[in-house]
Amino acid sequence: MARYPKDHRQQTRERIVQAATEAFKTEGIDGVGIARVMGRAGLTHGGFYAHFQNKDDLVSAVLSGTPASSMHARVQHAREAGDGLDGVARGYLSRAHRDHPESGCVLPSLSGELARQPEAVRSALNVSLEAMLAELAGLSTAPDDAGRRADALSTLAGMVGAVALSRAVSDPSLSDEILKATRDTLTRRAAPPAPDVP
Amino acid sequence: MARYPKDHRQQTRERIVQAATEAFKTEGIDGVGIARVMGRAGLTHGGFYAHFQNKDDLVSAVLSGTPASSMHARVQHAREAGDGLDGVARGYLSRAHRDHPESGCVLPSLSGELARQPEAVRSALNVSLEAMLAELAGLSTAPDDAGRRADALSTLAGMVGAVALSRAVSDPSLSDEILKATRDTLTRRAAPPAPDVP
DNA sequence: TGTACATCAGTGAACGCGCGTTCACTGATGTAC
DNA sequence: TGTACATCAGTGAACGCGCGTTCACTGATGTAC
Repeated sequence: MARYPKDHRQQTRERIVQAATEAFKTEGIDGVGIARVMGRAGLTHGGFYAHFQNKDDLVSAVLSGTPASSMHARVQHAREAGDGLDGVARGYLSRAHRDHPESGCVLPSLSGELARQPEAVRSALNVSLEAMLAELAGLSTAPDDAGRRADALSTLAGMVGAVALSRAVSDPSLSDEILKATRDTLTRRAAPPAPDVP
Repeated sequence: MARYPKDHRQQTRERIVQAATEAFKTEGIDGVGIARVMGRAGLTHGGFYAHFQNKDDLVSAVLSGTPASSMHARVQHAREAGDGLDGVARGYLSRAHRDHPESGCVLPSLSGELARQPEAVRSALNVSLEAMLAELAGLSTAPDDAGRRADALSTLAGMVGAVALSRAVSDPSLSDEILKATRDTLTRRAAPPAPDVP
């Protein structure tokens, strides 16, 4: 019965999800058709419905997969450098991230569009977002759980807004300025006990 | 030659821009066709090209118009209440704003999509964004121009990210939490000289 | 070993639809003489 | 005053296109006997 290796089907599915994730982040969900996604995965459009119920189902799969793991990578990286939330903010608010949405976080690219998705899609986002927040909260130096969570929430909001705006604007110096101002604010906020001289 | 009052044409144009602004904010630029916009303005689709070169031209007009004036209204309101940037943040990060994108700021709804627009559209955004930043910087209590501008930039980033995320998520309590945590952080940051006891 | 059949991932033609855009037109209002 | 014509905002049929989705199919690989 196994004319293909038994994980072949799942590997194909993952290839499609991966292709969709990159395409959606660069061109938007509405901006990429099933045929384009399948083409990027080395297939033709007809086979899509053997793997997913419909396009919404694919979007849910995209949201369940990468967002949390991409944040995990950033957090890992900051931890290894001995940094806290400020380290994540520096990486997230970099030109490299701004200029490469295809390998970056889904949120700056898609949050606008996600607000208009059906409930099934948005609830996949809830779960991923909670995972991302847990990652970030683990790096916060706030004294209690509530403080760490609030720290994670407001840091994420600042990062997402800054990258989204820095990509929307066409003036490169304004774009850089948005990243820098937010980076400075977030790293000052999260940095080791501020050497404030009163 | 003036079968219509001489500002008739411009009034119609403004009616179209207004209809498009509301529709784009709720359903996205890709999500609303010319026919729908014209329908909301009480016209049929064919007349569109008497007012605009193409859809991009309409998007530019939308960006040139409302964004700055909507921020102006918030700033005005905060000023009247004797508030600073924290007052703007409270209004911007409210449930009312989250739940009514059609009458709110363009940025949380559209920044993702704007990043994929042609240069002509995005440069209209540059101008509007600078106007919004000037409004916000005027409320900052930072000691110098650079500080006020950085304040405006990072405050705007936090507000835009938080509203975008709060709309994307489907869990209402998570959504509220995002707004609250960002509101607390931004109002603490912008509040009168922090009563820090070293 | 050889033949008939089952499985199933992937193919590609076809569907109905809404999109952005074009264009010949309508019809109300003005001007020319 | 009356008729012919110009103006022009708005109409609606038509275009080619890409979309999401369906479905009869192909063809490679396995099993049954």
